[in-house]
Amino acid sequence: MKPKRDAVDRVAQICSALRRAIIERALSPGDKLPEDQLGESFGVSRTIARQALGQLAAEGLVNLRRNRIAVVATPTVEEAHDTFEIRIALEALVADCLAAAISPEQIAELRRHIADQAAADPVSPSASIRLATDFHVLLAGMTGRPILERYVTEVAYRSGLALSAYGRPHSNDCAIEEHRQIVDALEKGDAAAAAAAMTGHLSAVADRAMIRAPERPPRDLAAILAPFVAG
Amino acid sequence: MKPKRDAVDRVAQICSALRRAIIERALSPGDKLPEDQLGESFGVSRTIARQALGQLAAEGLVNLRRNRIAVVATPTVEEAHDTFEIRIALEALVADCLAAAISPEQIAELRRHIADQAAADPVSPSASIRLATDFHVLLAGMTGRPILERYVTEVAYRSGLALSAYGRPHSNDCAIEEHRQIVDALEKGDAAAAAAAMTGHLSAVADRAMIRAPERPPRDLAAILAPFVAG
DNA sequence: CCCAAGTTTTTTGCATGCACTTTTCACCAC
DNA sequence: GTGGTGAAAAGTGCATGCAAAAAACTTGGG
Repeated sequence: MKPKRDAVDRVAQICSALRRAIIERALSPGDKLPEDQLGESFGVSRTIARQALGQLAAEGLVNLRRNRIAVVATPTVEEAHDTFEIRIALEALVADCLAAAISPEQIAELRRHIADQAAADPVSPSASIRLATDFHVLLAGMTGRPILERYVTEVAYRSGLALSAYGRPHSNDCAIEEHRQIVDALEKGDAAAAAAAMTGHLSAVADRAMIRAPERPPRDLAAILAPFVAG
Repeated sequence: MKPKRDAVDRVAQICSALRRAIIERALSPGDKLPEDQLGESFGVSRTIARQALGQLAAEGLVNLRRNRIAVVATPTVEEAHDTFEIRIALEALVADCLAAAISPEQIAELRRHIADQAAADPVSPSASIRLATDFHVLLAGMTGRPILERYVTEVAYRSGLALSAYGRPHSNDCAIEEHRQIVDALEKGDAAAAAAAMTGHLSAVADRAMIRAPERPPRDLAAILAPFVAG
């Protein structure tokens, strides 16, 4: 049985893996991403790795400079604030859209997701960070509006990177309670309350985070990427 | 002096050229974009053309299917509406941001741009379409917020493609008057009026365009061909 | 020990070649 | 003519090779 190699586009696979690695903070801003190491990790040639880097650069997750090794992007503080403001505008749209049309099944799915998040191991925060981001992506997907979902997803990953650069270690429980409030408002069909809960939540995340400056120990790229290759 | 060969990334150059061609309607939804023809046109290899197509696909301007020739994207009606709603939210942000901080020089630049647009040849609409889009990009750039500028630009090009798919031939003069109103409100520093003018303008553009049914009415081949038979 | 200049190694930028898939077309039976 | 079939053409998917730039390392002088 072939490992259905090219079932999905390999470039897209590498992009997803790297995005996950970035928001889970396995990769930090400034980490180098040499094309051949990337290719080796994922079992592809540099050509493919290079295309993936190009996509991620367009999404703002990677910095490319001519003849230089690609690095995980280091957003400026201004960019971080900008990202959050755009994110608030877009996710307010999501909340507004969903309050009118969300189904009980979707509410149940959201609550299940929040339960998963609450059950995540608080010691190794990577899972809970990912789940927190996925909650927003899940909401965006429920709108059934693919473009909106796309932009919300992109800006959510960008936010994750900004938090990785400027945030404190990630505090989970408060976010969970705020997620619950959003779902509650959606369940009542109260668009204004849902949008308010959403903007309040995102503002709080931004405020809680944007304080500290980071430090970085050196690390081994192949070892970092190993868990993500399978995806 | 060399024609500054690799001054800017060649992939980015090809992307810009194709984006312009698309919003100027030199390329229409469904038009084929074979890699080697593209490469020949721009004097690069397929490798580079391919990367450019990947970028444009990520921006929603091109459709890529495995082993198939790339084509200019054909947005669905839902996508078109979605695009405009997102655009309205983002450009309202722009208006709000600029009303507080715009300089007299910037106002002058905007008025100059509107004058250029008014002077554009109404017979060949490509220039006026491009200038109308550029007005919004120019506004976004004046915020000094690169991420916001990036998303507004992207969504503006997407809108252009949607209009190319569903819009009527492009009516210019009304847009110019609406652009003037936006600048007037910005000059007064009236954020609410500016945002209202902007959302009104974009809604009007969408409404003016999206009236026509996306599906083509069934046509009588003989009737269509009749004028050509005599030839 | 520290630093500068030269040299080797690493890494990117890009074109090209080969395998494979899709499309087109010629051909033939009906 | 019509429809089907197999070969040729066109096109994509991807790895690889080579040139050039950047980074790392060596060496010699102070």
